[in-house]
Amino acid sequence: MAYWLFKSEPDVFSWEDLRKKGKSGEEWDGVRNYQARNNMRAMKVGDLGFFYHSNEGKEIVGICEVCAEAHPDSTDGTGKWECVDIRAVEPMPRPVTLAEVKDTPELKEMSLVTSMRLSVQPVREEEWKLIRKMGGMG
DNA sequence: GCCAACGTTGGC
DNA sequence: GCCAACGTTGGC
Repeated sequence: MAYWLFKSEPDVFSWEDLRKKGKSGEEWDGVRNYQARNNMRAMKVGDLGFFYHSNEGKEIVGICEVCAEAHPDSTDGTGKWECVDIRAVEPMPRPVTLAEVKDTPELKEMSLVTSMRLSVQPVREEEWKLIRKMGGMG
């Protein structure tokens, strides 16, 4: 079981949009970055991820689950790009903001801080547990 | 809206 | 294969 973080601009596709998609989830298409693609290739069904709102909010708002492993991106004509499908699992009782992450010494090494522009990032288990706690989850 | 960071492209 | 130019992302 691995943990990940998915970034999205809420204007374009928000946590609420993902929730509305229900159990079948949504194809995480449009990613055109090799590192992000490689992260998606490494994902397994059942892996969990944080859902982060960039630009507006700048906070982790919910937890999602990988529900289909990497497959060709249907919005790509070159055959180079792949994506997974994700679905919403549960919202964070209290969203964890980027400012809080930056203020937390244990999270200094997080990709969210060190590789700010990467849109699909790995999350360490310790980071996962701590942020869940900060977000008011047991 | 600005701009720093960083990934990608293309000329050599 | 190097590196300058360019485009994009995303925090502020």
